[in-house]
Amino acid sequence: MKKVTRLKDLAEGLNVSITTVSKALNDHPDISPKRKKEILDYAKKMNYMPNQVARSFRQQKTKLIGVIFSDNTNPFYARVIRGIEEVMFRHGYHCILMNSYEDVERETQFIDELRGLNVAGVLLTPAAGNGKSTRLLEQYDIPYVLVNRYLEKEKNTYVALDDYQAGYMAAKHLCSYGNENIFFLNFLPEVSSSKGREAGYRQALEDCGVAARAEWIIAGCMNQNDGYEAAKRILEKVKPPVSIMCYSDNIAIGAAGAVQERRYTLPHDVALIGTDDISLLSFLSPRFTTIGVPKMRMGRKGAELLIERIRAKEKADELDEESGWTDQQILMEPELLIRETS
Amino acid sequence: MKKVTRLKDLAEGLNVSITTVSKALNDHPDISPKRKKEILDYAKKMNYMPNQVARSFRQQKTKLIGVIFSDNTNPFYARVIRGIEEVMFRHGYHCILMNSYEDVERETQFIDELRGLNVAGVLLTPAAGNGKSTRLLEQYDIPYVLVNRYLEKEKNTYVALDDYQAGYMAAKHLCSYGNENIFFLNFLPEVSSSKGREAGYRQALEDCGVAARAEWIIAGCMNQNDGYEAAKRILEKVKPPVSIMCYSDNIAIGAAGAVQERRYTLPHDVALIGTDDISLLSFLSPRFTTIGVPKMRMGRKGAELLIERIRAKEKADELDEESGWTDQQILMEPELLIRETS
DNA sequence: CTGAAAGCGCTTACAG
DNA sequence: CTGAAAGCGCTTACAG
Repeated sequence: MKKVTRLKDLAEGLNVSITTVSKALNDHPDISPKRKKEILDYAKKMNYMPNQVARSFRQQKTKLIGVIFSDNTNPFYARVIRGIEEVMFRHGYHCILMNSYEDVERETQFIDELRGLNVAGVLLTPAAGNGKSTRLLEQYDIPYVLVNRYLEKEKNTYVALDDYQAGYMAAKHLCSYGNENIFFLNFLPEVSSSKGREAGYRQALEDCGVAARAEWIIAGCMNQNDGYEAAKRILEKVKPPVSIMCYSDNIAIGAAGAVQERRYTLPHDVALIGTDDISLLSFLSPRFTTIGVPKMRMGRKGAELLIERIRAKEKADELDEESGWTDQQILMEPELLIRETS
Repeated sequence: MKKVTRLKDLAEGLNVSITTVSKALNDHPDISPKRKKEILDYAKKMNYMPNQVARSFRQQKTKLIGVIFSDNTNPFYARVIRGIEEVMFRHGYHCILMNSYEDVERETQFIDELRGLNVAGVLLTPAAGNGKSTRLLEQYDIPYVLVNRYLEKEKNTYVALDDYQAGYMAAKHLCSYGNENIFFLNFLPEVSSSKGREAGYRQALEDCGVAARAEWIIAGCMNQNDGYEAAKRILEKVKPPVSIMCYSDNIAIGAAGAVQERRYTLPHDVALIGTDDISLLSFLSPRFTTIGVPKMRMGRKGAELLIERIRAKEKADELDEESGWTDQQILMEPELLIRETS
């Protein structure tokens, strides 16, 4: 049982009051420079490290941030999370990582726990596009920023992709191939990003004079295997050449597996485009054509917005008034990256 | 400024003491069942959530765990982290995610911060194999478990891969190709996993009657690009067929890129084997031959060991004696996964 | 410029 | 079985 240096120990060691030591350590103005230096030196010598739990308790606020995404293993979210961690670290915050696996129950439980932990704020992609989580956060008065998805276009603060553009670009690119069938392996249809991309896809087809067919859109693809299964079924029914647009690179990988299994070639038999620009796929042959998304920047921007929002709330709390925060909705620009699969 | 229900509010609402409410909520034995039910119901009704900061402060311990790896974006660590998060969540702990980027300074700073946060324990892969971090953890008396690397074979508690076996299996497999040159693109040579794999590699060559040459081992490969550069240089000097063993799949991907750039084919011109079994690579053609590593299990096991160790310490602290923890060293079995690149 | 004192929300040893 | 009281390590409003 080691014992840790406390403010009290420093105070006793220097024969000053705890108050004075605290002030010196916190850059409080009314303290003589000489005293201050003396105290700082001694603190360093004693390897003093303030007890953040005590401080958080006293100040009724922590430097902890809840970071809730569906799965840290997903290369897309991995990069977003890295961007968040980077910014939060720089500002003295710490990230509590939580995987929701798109499970609303789990997500709301996380939020309850985060409330207990008194976190300063939360970054999240609401699982399956549910509004329960934001309602809870609202109710608990916890600042939050949505990342990669929103619930309503004009509501809340979020940073997302311009999904309409992304879907439009991708579909337009596929149209240029002139294949009769242009499929879209979509994610959960209730989610904003799925909706946006589908809208873009439809508009692009229309602009190209192609009448979209209902069976072209296959919703509910969550991972590689779903992409594989969906593409497999497509290739059983439809003769190549065929075009396939995927909600994510993960899905596109699965689809590519089905294509290769049938001994079809990319892009000749199947013109394939993914989304996300997962780094692995730009190295390997065939290098995947995809929509580039600034994943780290999305994470960083989300983190920065959250910090702003936290500061606004802290200021408001001090003055005991309503936080003057005005929601900000930010869309990031996608980028068409034409490589080898279409 | 919402206000949160406290123990005091419950006590006042029910006209009992704070002590009684606290006991009811914490399953303390001496409390009448009737009272207890009454209090629990009321707490639920009031949506009471204990203030963990206050509780942590009082008990001088938190349910926070520091999780320090080089980069959450690395598919290998992403899976390890997922395994950790899973177990920790189930036991009521929360993970603070920190990326060290193999930077010792950054890592020691993290540990200082974690001490301030009073974390219950730390899981880490010591950056670049440094011993400074464990020394600090020791000094601060913070329970920790090393993951994927150790400092000394018989010291500390860790869960790692049987790297010797992994290196041996991979090299032995390559030997079966009979190519004259058998390269090994290694990671940082000061790290235990690099050493173990190199030893296995050397032994395998010896067992196969191949005299290892110094220039075959290229150390310091950290990422895809390093793998690419190293393989490129190899292919400039050496005529195929050639064999290349890689410390990671990430490095193997880079190497594969260099192979493809030269219009060589796998495994005909270059027999390639990676390590880690990154899921993407089992889907795409050529499907990578690799060494399978139980990444999630490694994370889970590390988390379980840490929890055990934390419990041992808590018990010891209560009794005010030394923790009876005996270090455990666990090695996980690698698995040779022969697919298409060798 | 310095310091005594209150108090953040809990748990727990102790008295009844 | 119930409750009054101390105290965890800090910060901060206040008095001097």
